[in-house]
Amino acid sequence: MATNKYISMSVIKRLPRYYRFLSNLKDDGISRISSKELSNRMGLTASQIRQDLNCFGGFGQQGYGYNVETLYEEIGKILGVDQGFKMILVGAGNLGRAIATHMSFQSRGFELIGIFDKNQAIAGEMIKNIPIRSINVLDDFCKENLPVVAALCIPSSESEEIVDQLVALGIKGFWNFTHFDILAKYPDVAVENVHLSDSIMTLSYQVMNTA
Amino acid sequence: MATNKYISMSVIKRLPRYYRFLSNLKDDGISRISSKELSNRMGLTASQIRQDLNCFGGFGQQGYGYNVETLYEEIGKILGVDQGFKMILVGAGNLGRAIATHMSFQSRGFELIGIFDKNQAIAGEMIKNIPIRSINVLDDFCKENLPVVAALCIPSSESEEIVDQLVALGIKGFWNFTHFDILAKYPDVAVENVHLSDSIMTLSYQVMNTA
DNA sequence: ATCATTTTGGTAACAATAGTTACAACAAAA
DNA sequence: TTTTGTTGTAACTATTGTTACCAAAATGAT
Repeated sequence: MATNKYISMSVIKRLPRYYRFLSNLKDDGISRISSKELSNRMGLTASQIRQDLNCFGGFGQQGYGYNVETLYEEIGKILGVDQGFKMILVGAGNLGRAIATHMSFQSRGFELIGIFDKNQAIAGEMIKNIPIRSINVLDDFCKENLPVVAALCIPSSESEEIVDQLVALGIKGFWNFTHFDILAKYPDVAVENVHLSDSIMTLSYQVMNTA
Repeated sequence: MATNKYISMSVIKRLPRYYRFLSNLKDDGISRISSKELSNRMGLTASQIRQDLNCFGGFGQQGYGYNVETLYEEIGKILGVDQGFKMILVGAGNLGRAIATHMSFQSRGFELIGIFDKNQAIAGEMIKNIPIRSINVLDDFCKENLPVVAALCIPSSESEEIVDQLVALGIKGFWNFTHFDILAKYPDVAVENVHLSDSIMTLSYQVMNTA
């Protein structure tokens, strides 16, 4: 049990994948699994799995392996799927709407409580039982409802201003779909980037350079 | 000039970001930049920039720096933004539609030539001047038009079957938005994963554990 | 023009991080 | 018991990133 030490981002990034595989194992009615068997299924080394899990405590048992249900729940706790962080979404264009409707926020630790767009014409439209609000009421809404996290699906040009505004309103994390890089300007704000354009360009490189 | 040596994925993943910053510099009318100045703007070390760029050749000049326009074009070539790889999109739900309408495929090295969905009811609908086709005609379409890359926006449960089918049809790369992990089953097929659920869970962890 | 000075990229040596191999300790099964 | 299976962890290796330095080019003074 070594909960206080620093955990590298490499480890954190692997946790959701473990969580996913454990969920599948559960669905398949498998109640125990060894690091070796899991490593076969996931395509990585058994040792890495053991080392990753040991960052958070000894969840396994020698000669037995890991209890699927327990491990699933433990990783869920580590990732905070039970936190229900209040989230707002800014930008209700194609991508914003898709994110709002497509994602299962609740099972990932979030609760979507508001959607905002600068386009007055679409204000009032409902997405997943949440009305699109004008960006003009963002301030008031945040002061009243205290969201913790914001998903950004707006053009890059508007990003910096909105980020400043939201940080001032107490936002502690961004799910950033814009091209804008939220830099170390705000050291105690978490940022998770989803740069789709970067991703597709990486694919292009890979296609060119794969045997 | 060392073009033949292996380039690590860490370097490749940074290239689109360089490309983005260089594009901004160009727009701002800046024609030359030193690794030091660029490192300031990007929040990384000057040395890393020089080392990264040197993987592909000596684009800079001592005492001068890098020519923005030239470097932009060179990185573009490395990433293959001029390749125009034929791409199809499978799954025209919320996410698939958003990807199709939101992304600028052309400027990233791709050309979207077909959209497919298993739902017969939406067949014929147009997205970006491309008709949604039934998944039943996927085989014929691919044999005739020879797409190279496929974007997957379908449920995980259907992924494995579709992947097998597409690989058999000659697809060399996947832009994978599903939960399904395309494993090393096909070693000469490139895969770029966009696991949105994994991403949002990572954010949850970060929000909990950021000072 | 020329020469010293400053700037800067390229590269090698070094350091830090991440991942693998190896094994002792323990639990389960026979 | 003894044997087998499996974890947790230490030692080792590989990869990635940083520091340090040299040579080339630009700049500025004479």
